[in-house]
Amino acid sequence: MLTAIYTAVGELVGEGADRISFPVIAERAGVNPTTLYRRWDDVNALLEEVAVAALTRDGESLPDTGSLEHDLAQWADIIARDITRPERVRYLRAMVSARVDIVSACPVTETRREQASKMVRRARERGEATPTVPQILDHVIAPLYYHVVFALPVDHEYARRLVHDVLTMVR
Amino acid sequence: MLTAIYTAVGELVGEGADRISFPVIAERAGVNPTTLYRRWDDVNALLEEVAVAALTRDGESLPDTGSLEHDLAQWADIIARDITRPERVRYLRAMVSARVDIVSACPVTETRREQASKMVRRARERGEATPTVPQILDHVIAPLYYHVVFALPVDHEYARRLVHDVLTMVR
DNA sequence: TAGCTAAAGCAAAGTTCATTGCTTTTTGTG
DNA sequence: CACAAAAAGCAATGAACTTTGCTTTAGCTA
Repeated sequence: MLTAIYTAVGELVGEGADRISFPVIAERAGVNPTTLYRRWDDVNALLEEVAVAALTRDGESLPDTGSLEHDLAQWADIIARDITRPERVRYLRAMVSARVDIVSACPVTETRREQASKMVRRARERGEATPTVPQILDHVIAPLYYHVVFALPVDHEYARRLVHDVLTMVR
Repeated sequence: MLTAIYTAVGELVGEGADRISFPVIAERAGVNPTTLYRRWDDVNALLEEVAVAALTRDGESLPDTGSLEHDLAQWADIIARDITRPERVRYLRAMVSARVDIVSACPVTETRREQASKMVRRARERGEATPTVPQILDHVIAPLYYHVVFALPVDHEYARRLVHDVLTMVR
């Protein structure tokens, strides 16, 4: 039931369907539209629910190359490739247009913060000088996501440049 | 005519109207819905047009303090205060959800790029070492907008920190 | 199992949206 | 001024969305 609905939403978002409404989702999921109308306030609410589930599921293993520079480079590249996938873009946009209060406990940012923390901690234990975790979030993560949601180009070179920049902040 | 439409959209967005459709906008503007349907492809297109007009209208005079550090600090602060206003946030969100196609360049970013270019040029003419314009966009503008659209906190201190960070990139 | 409760389905009705052909008004120019 | 082109209004039509009351099914407990 709920799985079928999530799957339907995922498929529609993935296909880039121009029209994602309760009736459309319901038909795809093989359920009655009324069910959706009764459970969620509007389409965005459902969309965001699915988006959070999809965006926080980190199948990615965190890089551990032995140097923060390479860790960050690989990590930024993984993220860049991930969030530029069409369905990820749509999910991110859905999250943005969704309600403010729910997003504020932004699970996506939290995941990134934890990952950055882990890499920085390992680097410091190795005796490396590192930028701070907030710096990494502000100067690597933020520009990547900013580019995606505002439809600006994101590629390998860009991710690499951001990592290079943040590493110059090490004092 | 066109002014009335823009005004109507502005009011609706400002009020946080849950339902912004052509018929609704038309009624508010005192025009016929057909006019809207014929002129714009869909509501998002109109919404983005108004958003761009509102977001790029720079009544702000560009800081010119005699040092890039202070110019950037004031500039970042002006932007931070501006884009955290509720109606600005709504416009930004509207732009994000409207921007489905990767084709067009983001006018908001363009404005910021021009402003950054001007400040950097002046600084270089004074003989100051400066970060690059893309660096300023990536490490000051991007984090600010990212925080706004993902409902993360933005304040004076944050803007100041970003400017400080980007200035450490000067080689 | 019987019975109670919550969830899902069904169907009908109302509302809003979106499209289209045609008429009217405005605008700009010879 | 007059006329042609563009823009806006009007009205009718169909489609899609939303809501609602009621029925049916599923799940759970005594």
